[in-house]
Amino acid sequence: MFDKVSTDTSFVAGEHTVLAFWRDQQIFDKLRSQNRGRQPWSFLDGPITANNPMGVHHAWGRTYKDAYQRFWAMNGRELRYQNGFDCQGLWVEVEVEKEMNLGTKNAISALGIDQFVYSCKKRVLKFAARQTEQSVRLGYWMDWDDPQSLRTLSAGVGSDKPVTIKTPIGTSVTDAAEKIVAKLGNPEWGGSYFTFSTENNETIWTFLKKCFQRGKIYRGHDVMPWSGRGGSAYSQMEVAEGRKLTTHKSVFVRFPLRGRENEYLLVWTTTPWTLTSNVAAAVNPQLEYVKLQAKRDSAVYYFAKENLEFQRLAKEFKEGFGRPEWTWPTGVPKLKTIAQIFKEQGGYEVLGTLKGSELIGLEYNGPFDDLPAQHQPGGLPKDDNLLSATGISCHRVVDGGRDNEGTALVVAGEGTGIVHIAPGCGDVDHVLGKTLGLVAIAPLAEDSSFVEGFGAFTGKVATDRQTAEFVFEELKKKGLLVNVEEYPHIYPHCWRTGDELVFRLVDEWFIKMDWRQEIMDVAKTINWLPESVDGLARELEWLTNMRDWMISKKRFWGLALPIWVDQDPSIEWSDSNKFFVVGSLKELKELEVEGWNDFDGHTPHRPWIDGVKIKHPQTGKVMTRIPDVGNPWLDAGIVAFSTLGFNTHPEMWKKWYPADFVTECFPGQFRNWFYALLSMSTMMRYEGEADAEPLDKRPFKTLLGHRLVMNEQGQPMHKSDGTAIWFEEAAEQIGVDTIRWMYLAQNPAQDLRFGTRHPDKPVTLQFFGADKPAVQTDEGAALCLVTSKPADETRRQNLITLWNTYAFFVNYARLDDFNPLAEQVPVGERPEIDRWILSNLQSLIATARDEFSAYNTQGFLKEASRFIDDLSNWYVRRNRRRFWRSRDAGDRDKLAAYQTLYTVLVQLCKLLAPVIPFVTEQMYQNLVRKVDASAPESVHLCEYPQVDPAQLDEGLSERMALAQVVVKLGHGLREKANQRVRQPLAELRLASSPHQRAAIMNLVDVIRDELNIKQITACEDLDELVTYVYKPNQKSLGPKYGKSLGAISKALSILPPGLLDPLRKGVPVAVPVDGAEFVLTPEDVFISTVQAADWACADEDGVQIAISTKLTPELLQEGIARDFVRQVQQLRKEADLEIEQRIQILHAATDADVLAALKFWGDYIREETLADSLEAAPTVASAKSVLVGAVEIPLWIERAK
RNA sequence: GGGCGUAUAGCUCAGUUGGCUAGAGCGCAGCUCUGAUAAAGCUGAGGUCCUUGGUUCGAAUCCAAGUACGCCCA
Repeated sequence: MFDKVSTDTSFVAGEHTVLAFWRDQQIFDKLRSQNRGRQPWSFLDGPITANNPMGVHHAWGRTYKDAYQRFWAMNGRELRYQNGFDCQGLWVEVEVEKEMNLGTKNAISALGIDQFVYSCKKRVLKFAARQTEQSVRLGYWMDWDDPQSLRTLSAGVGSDKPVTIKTPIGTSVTDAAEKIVAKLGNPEWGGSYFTFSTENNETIWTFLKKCFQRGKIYRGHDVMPWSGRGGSAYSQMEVAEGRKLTTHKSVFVRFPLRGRENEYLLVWTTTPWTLTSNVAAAVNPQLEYVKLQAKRDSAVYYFAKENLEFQRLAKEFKEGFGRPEWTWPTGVPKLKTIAQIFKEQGGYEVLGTLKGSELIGLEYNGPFDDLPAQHQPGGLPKDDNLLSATGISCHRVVDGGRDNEGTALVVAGEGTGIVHIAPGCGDVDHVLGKTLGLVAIAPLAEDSSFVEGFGAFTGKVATDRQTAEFVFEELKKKGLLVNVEEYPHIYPHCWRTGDELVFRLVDEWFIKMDWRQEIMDVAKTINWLPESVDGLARELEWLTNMRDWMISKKRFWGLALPIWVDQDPSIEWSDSNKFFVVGSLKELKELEVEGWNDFDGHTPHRPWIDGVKIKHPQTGKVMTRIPDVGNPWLDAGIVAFSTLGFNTHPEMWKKWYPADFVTECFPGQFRNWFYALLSMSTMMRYEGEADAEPLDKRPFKTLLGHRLVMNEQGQPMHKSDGTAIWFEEAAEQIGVDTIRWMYLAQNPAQDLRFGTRHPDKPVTLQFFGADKPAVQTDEGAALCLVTSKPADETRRQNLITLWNTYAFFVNYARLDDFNPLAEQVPVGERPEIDRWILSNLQSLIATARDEFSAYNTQGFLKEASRFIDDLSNWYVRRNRRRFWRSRDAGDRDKLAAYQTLYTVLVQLCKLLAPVIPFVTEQMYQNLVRKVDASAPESVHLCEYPQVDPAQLDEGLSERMALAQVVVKLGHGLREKANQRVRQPLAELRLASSPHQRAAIMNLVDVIRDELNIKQITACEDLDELVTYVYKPNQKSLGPKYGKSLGAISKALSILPPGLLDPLRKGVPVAVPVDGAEFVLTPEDVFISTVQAADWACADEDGVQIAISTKLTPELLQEGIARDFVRQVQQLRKEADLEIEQRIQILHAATDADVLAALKFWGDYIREETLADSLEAAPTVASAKSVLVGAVEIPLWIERAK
């Protein structure tokens, strides 16, 4: 028999019980063996960065992953269940730097790259273990490594001492930790993949080799945002994170025009240090320029006319810089106009205007032409293609041109309309310089200091304030300084050190992306979800606009780029004969001439691989590996090959490629993971002339993106201000099932408002598997109160309602010894309401299957919520009496009710198992396993329900909906007539179409009961009780009569009564309007009732009802009896009696009407309240004064002996 | 600066190919119901469907311009 179910719903404790059950009974393993060898469903996991513990925001994507995997597993598919950890890259380096207190790149070199890399590996393994535990708590079923083994490995990295771990598949492995780590996630062991594995790195080599063979790898220069302290270039993403409002000294400077006495270009910049490397000056040919003479020294200046009086930063001065905290800095004066500057210097005179195009070609002298770097042929570093030019020889006015969207680069506004161009110091400058064949002069070393060739500047750091002052002094000496001012602006800073970034020319390695069309063709074969986001369009937009893929980074921890170069510095790196890409470790060993022995036994990482030298297979020259590491998106993008065994297990790869499904949080991923997957797959599958079809190159078939998790106010959650919610805090306070429901019901195209963390309210939590409650996370962060209205609502509306329905069923089934295995009452013989809920169940099953298959859990859960509500608040509510009836073995109606509710609950468990795996497991264990030992051991081992078409009856839903309309109208009428529901009323009359009438009369018991009305009468019409109003149906009349619609509407309201009555019988009526006649058919009008006489009436959906409001003495007496019963029940509830406990009722009523009612309805009262007696007695202290009818009486109960 | 998206009740959001008195949940007020419920039902208050113009018999919906916010790119 079922266990008793408490209605005290603490789901979190239940989740722990279920986790222990799954673990102890190895349910997940049983699921895997059950489906082994069946049709595969391939999921490819986007790796989570194993660098920190999971926050609550990570759980959204992981809930999708788990829910869809569980769904397909219940459909008998074989799955891989491989989680992925992203392990390499700057993210990890940054955390390790913090941990080890290493501020700069030099500090790392001093420590030793090997020690640093060990630390990175340790950290990754440590947090992989942590995230594994957190994921298990979420109910995320994956082929997890034992967290303890991962910790053992973490501790063992860096030592040769062998360690022993247990692999997920159950074998035991003993070796040096590093050697085990290198092989984690391989098919023989199982477990999560780690992007630092040798297999993953080597498969990227395979990819890069293919790129190399197609001539797509090159070494190039680019100007990148650079941090001097970090010694590294930053991506656009990283730059965006570090934008800050700051104040710089900006400068107006003049460039003397060659061959024009005392005439100058007026130039402005906020980065004075870049003037050292000026090469050209750009104008907009269409723009109008002014020729102006300063009175002080009669100098003539050229600059954009509009800028003369332009109020620079006027808007920012008033409104700030676009964020609340970015207000105009105090103490910084409002900026002057250029006119004002000249006025203050003695005044000016405008000599004339000219077009920018007239300036183009003019040559000038640069401000720092005395520096050796300006004289260097080919620029600095030397460009062998431009050896005939120097910085100085390039000094001329050029056309700034337009960007690829057609916007002019040089515009009037903040500056002077003449832009100083330093191709070695600016991104746009660099592109322009390339186009125009200008040399670049790159002044900065890795630490942002000036290199040799810059005279007194050499050694100075570009971002030092003194350097700017030095520039001003030098300019002043040369008579080129016009004005210096404080200039506030948003400037990129290093998000790690807070350093100001500079733009620095770096040499990096790139993949030429001129094969983007191939990738676009592949992107088009993919199903991008959710549709509303139009992921394909976003991806294509990126693919269209992206630049070549920069794959190198001058750091330590990451993919060792397999690029070997000749050591001869005279060699042009862009010549692909002069560098070589190695495609595998095997190839490396074959080409190796030096260093293999030191490398052997290590993973292909820095520093160990750095010493391996090779001989170029053609030239025979000795080559050294470049020290750069790879872009981490290579690591994540290769997983469709590396983790599926492309190089090692071809059969396995064929079985699982392409993945059926991937899902990831999408901001950013269109140019990160999605991009990397698509492009790498396109390259890997490239087959030359007879290239594969785009369809065969796709790495996955369907992609589901989702947005971000926000706090309750819709704002981002930050670790720094204590608003970011730790996973544990949410899991143990809100409950994982609730969280999962919330995530799966959310529209993935919209940010999810999760909840609020209260950093000032600490809590103590019991973690799963821990022996005692915790006050902080493993990392020592405080645990704080988390509240969430959306979660509370989700729990209340869905989980609690479901649970209480379940509790109701179980607790009555126990009293009645209901046996679910007994013979079933044929569904056809069950009452209409039973067939109704069973039919709705079939619809829900169909919806669940359709929506899960379409990767739209939101659509399923919307219907599931509605179903649970129908089940609880309509089916159970309307059928309670069938469960209460006293035991009678021959009561087939009662049996039908039990069987119906049982079926619904069990099926619902299975339907919802992928969504809320814990609650459904608890229910299933009690409902099914308790009574049927032969049933599958877990709800997750069951087959997903199939629709039984025989039970599907859509007509039933419509009929029930009609009954619900009648009930709703009835409740409304009672309210209007001021009659409480306990007061019985004599009659309800209803009129509607014969078809509807019949449907409603089928459910007459339900209606009578719910509305407490003695008699329900169906009538042809209610003409004697009401009058009718006719309103136009614009949707049907509009197309027919168009412009006359207004007149017809007006006419309808003033027609003589009765004229339109035939419409109610389905007969068309001709209506005269403005001399013309229009024929109206029944669907052209809406008919409603307005007036009632002695009855209350209402209508909706073509159903009219009227209820009699007249009360007879008999009805009043019955009302009193019902009140009395209700009050006794309330006392039972207050006394917390078991539902089967019998009682004695005592009262001290004196009112004659009450006494008469108690006498007449005595049997009924005792039966309803399980009372052995109903007696009058002198009142006692414990009696409660209750309202019965219109009078108060003292009432109390006692337990029956 | 360019591109994309969004704007509907106090809050969070639905609103199908343009058509009925613009809806739901939460919140608020009143009433009702309650031998599973932490529920539920009914009624009510609360709307410039961002603004302006256009197309149309008819616009929350389509078009144009503008405003605000968000994202992406520069």
